[in-house]
Amino acid sequence: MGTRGWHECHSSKREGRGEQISARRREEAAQVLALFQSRGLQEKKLPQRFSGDIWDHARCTLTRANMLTLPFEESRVMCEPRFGANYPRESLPESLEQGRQRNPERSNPDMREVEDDISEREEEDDREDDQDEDGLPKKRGPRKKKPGKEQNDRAKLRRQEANARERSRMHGLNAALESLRKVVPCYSKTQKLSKIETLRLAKNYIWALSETLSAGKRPDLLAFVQTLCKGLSQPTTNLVAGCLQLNARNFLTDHNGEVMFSSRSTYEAMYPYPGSDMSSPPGHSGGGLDTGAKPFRHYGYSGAYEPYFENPSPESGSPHFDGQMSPPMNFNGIFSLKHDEPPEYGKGGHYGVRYCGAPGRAALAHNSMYRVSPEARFPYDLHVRSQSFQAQGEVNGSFHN
DNA sequence: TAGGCCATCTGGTCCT
DNA sequence: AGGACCAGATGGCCTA
Repeated sequence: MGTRGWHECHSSKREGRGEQISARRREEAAQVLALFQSRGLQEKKLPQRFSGDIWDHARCTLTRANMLTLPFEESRVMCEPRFGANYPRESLPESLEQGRQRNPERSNPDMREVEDDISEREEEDDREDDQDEDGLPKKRGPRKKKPGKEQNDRAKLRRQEANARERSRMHGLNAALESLRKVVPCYSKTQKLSKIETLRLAKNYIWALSETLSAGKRPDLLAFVQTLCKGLSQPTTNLVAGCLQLNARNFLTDHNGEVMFSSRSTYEAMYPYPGSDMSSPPGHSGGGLDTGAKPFRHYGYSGAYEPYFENPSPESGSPHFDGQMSPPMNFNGIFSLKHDEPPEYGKGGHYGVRYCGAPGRAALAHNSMYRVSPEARFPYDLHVRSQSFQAQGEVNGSFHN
């Protein structure tokens, strides 16, 4: 780890010997501070790995001086982020020792040299600081014991446990992401969407479904897919288009990666948003996931039109829900996540764009109500259910399958 | 070979 | 004190 040596070198402990710093050393620290400032260098810009006598000298001296012994006002400059105050103030030899244990073959010879130098001076200071100006032994508080082998082993063990927990946590996160991959309209076991693309596509999907629900009309399929692909990378756009058996040439991608269509967005035409960009999912001004996205509109469930789609992925065949996760629903303008619905919830419901040639297409052909305009020449049908939902629960159900 | 993506390790911070 | 969460660093793998 690149910054480790730097961090370790700059972690010093307030307790123990650090309290007694000689005036000479404090003065030395002030000189180094001045040196930094005279060079117009800020601690933030200090190189993580540096060599050279100036830096080594400064670094060692600052460490030895223990910034906390300075009045706060003076030491503030050193206590900015990543430079002292926010770091655990372990004594230098301890941290160095731990660092060596973690990384026995530290490659940076400069750092090793400096550390050795520091150690030598540390010993020297121990001797020097044993006596005060009158040569009398100084009174000291209880000296912090160096960690023994047992403590080091314990620290190691705890670190390993923390690593295992972190691994497990990340695995859980990845599992959740995998679940998400399976419910967005493009799922392939062979060509997985990247994490970021999965999140983007999911966001677009939610947005598109919300728009469909709020509009209470049949969605324009092309615009629906366009919305899905907003902000996605070109490869992912191609992948989604491929999953939907679309020809990616139907899309024009501008230099920002935004998916454009050659004519006015029919989606926009269908769902005019007064004062807002209907065709853009929130957070696409910059082409990525943005945290400052405009909030979802409050939609009222119209009840007049309830499209429900079937999983479009040719590979998956049918929507793959693991029964734990559910797409967000929009009831009376409130988005909610339902996690505990039974797997058979909404049995028989379909959502998604039915892939032509996929099993079951013929079965649904009879109730195919929506066909893409010939100009799009999409080889699939978008199926909508003929009957209206009777209750919100039914709406929910259709999305849960 | 550069760049993207990912897993893992690690230390810091916050919370219980 | 310990766990969860987070972000930086690093190295491996893959692909254009």
